Amino acid sequence: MTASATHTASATEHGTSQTMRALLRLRELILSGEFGHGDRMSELPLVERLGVSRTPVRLALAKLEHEGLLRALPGGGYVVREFTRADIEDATELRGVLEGTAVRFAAERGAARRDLRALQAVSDEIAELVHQADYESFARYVGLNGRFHATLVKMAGSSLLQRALEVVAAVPFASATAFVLTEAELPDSREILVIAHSQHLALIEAIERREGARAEYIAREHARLALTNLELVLRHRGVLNRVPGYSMTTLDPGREADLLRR
Amino acid sequence: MTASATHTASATEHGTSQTMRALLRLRELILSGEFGHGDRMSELPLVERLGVSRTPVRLALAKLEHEGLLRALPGGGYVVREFTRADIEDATELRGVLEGTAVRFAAERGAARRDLRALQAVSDEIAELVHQADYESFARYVGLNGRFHATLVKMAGSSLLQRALEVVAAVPFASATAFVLTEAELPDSREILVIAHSQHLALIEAIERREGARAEYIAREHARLALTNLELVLRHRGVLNRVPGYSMTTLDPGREADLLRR
DNA sequence: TTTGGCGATCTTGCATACAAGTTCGCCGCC
DNA sequence: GGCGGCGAACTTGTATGCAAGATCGCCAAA
Repeated sequence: MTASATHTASATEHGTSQTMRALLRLRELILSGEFGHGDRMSELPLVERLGVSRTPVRLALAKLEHEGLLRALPGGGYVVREFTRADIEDATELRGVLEGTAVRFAAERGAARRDLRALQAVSDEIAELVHQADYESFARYVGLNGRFHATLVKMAGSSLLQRALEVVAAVPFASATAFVLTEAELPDSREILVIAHSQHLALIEAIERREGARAEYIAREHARLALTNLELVLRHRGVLNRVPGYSMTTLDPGREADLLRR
Repeated sequence: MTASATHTASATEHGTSQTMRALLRLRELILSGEFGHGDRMSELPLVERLGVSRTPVRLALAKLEHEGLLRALPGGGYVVREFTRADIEDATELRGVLEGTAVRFAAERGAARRDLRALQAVSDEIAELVHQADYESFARYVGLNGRFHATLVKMAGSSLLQRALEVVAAVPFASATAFVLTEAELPDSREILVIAHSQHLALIEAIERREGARAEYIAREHARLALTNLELVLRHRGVLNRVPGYSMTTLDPGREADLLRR
């Protein structure tokens, strides 16, 4: 394999480009905890590991820096970024602000009947789940919740807003469904789903009635639910390290100080 | 120059990397109107034009796509992005939302005395300018206004918020000082500066008193001033095409419809 | 023992050769 | 005359060679 063989010799041709493969694999490696924050991402070891040449590796690294998972060193090269608890809290608050703007736009500009029906349909499905507490239900909830939020952003009709939200969502633990699957094993977790669902219902109503300000502030509060989740998970050590991206954070369940900080 | 000479032969070594030079030059070319929206940015012609090889050109193009000035084609390659009036209005509104969040953070979390003094100092300098209407004053205003806003964002203390604002500010005509220099030649332009200055003063006061909500909404309204500017400039054709990034927009002063749209 | 300088090695930046995919135009056929 | 297919030119994706720069450790001198 060390010969000048072109990429036609690659084993499991996945259909995508080398750069895309490198990007997906690298993101997976980073989020799975294969690298810790501060670790240098040297190109040659990655070439060996990923089985592609330096060019796509370099392009993938550059993209991951844009995404915010890597940080560029002054003298060249990249390291895995570190996320403090303050970063996560800021990102969550910011997500609330942006999602709030999305639903305000949707309310002020008027929602398409079709979109509202889609929201209602997802919401109805969620309604049946929140009264169950098995793992399967939590897993389904993650998917439905994702669809709900994606629909909301789409309804805002602003590609720039969507981009801004993607920037914010890159922060580990700041996404809307970051903890849901982890919570499945914790007590009181079902109640959070009940609250979230009630906020979803209120959001739909506010958008229907074109109550922009109300929609905006419900969405903000809705995002803050993730902070409650964070605290809940932090109180029950042992589950935290299974959340993707944990290795990039400085959240240390061993240090009580972390719970009191800020 | 066609020989295998390395980049040591480059004429005016500017101290920066080839990639950085390509990035700066490309952004300048795009914003100056050298390329129109939809124009394909092929690598080889750019190699010729910029005097660097494909590798830094490619990296610069990727960065410009991330910035939002270019759009990636499905089959590879990039084209200059198009910005509609709706894009500009959304970006401006979004800038208001994000700057509003910045000043809310600054107010809620408490501002450092030093930062408040800096704001006051810049504000005092601006106060003297707004009563003059010469070009020199407008030019100085642009710099001072930039410092004022940069300080506000810094005071929020969130690097993610800063990143999100950079994404939004990449949209041509959406930045805080996009039109100021152009306005200098227009009537009524001085009044806008007076209004902007009064909003600056109110912002400082709100942050000092830790009135987060008030600060947030002043900042939103402050951003909307740019929309007034946009309409003012659109009403006076002939100055519009001197604003950087004009060629990327579909703002056509010839079509009255543009003034009435949305 | 500590510190400063020097050298080797590792790492990235850049250029370029080559290959694959895409697009466009032309020619032949219907 | 129109349409379809084929081929050539162009464009991007990928790999790799080379050189400059950074980093780190080691050795010598104070």
